[in-house]
Amino acid sequence: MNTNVTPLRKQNKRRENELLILQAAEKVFAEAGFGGATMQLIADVAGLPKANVHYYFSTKEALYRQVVSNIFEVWLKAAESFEDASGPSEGIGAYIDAKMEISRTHPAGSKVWASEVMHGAPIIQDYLETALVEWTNGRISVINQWIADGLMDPISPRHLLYLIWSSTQHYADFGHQIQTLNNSTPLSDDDWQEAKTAVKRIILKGIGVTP
Amino acid sequence: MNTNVTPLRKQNKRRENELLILQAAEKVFAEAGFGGATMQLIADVAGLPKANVHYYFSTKEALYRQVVSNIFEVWLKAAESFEDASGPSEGIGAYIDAKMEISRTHPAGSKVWASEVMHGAPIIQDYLETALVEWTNGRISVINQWIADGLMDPISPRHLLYLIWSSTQHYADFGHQIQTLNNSTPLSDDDWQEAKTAVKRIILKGIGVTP
DNA sequence: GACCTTCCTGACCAATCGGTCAAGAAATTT
DNA sequence: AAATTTCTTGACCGATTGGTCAGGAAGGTC
Repeated sequence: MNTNVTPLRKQNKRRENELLILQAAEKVFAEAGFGGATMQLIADVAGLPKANVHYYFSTKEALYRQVVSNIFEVWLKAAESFEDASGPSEGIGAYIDAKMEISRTHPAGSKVWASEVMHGAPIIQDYLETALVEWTNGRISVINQWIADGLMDPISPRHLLYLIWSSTQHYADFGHQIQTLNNSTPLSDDDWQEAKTAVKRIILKGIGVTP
Repeated sequence: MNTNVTPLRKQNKRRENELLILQAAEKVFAEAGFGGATMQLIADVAGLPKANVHYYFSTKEALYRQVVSNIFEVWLKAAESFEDASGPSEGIGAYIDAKMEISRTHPAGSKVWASEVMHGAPIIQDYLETALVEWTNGRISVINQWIADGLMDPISPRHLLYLIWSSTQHYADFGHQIQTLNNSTPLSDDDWQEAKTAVKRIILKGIGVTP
């Protein structure tokens, strides 16, 4: 279903179709996992013949890799809230907010990432070992400085990060379970607000930070 | 690899082989997901011909269902720590301990469960709607009573439970990522102790409970 | 030892998978 | 408008999949 409102011609055709396929692929990979996803289904969701998908992405793995790579970008960008913060209340609070927002607006991406890591990260192990390790160590330094400055309790920064990641991503990865426990109804705006507030309140108070 | 130390004959042969297959299946499903797992691989891991696996479990889905069902049992059993507690410090503390222990000793099961829920729980939706809803509502009542008794802060019990689930299961589901961030080394006993302590400390303090 | 039930397994099958390819349609360049 | 490049697609392929089945082995009962 291509919306030919502005038929950006020529060069942009490639980008247009690649985007179409990537969006379809993210959705299908999230719903079925790498093994369960089929190129045929991705093509159907994208509204293209399968052979056309293969024209843009030679293999299933190449397509998958691009999807995971894009997710990782979004993931890292959300972390910038951490950087410009004056202290843990602002920094960690904003980070939790940002990650909750991603879980709400980008649940498929979160699921693909979770699925990939859960299965041993066979495709993107290099991302983990380089970019993620680097980012994590940087954040640990910041938190340790906050602790040294007496701005928060002496919590293990590493496990604090895991707690933030897990609690926020849970609302995306286990969204189906949460919805089932919510009378099989999607979370409302108020529900999301309550979730955000609860997570932030518990974690911030839990590490000895007063807002 | 059948250890024929005590060749329990006849009737127990069925149980023996079913257990062998279920263990292999849990491992393979955890590593590859439902779609990625193959009956051939499960059979190989179990050390049996594929046709023999099909003798005990007629379809892949039936086998998978049994695996998830077993996990759910373990999962519910860990929750008994909640019941006999006198207050949130003991109850929630013990529950976190129990769930962390499961993440450590039963990571494959946790992954299968996570994978199933993440993909929309196509096989075990009925479990979610009945047993899980029931269990959750019961726990929410207990927590609300604790709040009414002034034993903890007025936190949304629902989101507190999600926080406990996510933070503890994270150590199983994202174990590979955690290991990569731990110099690609499995967590030591001390690491696990530190994780347990950190999670418990942050959550208990975060909800206004003093140990 | 004849009979019956349970268990075991190699060989096989239809369906589906990821991926290929040739032939042509569209779009750009010359 | 010819030539060239890029895009599109139905038909097809070998490999693998979940699942079947017939025929035999093993164990228990009478």
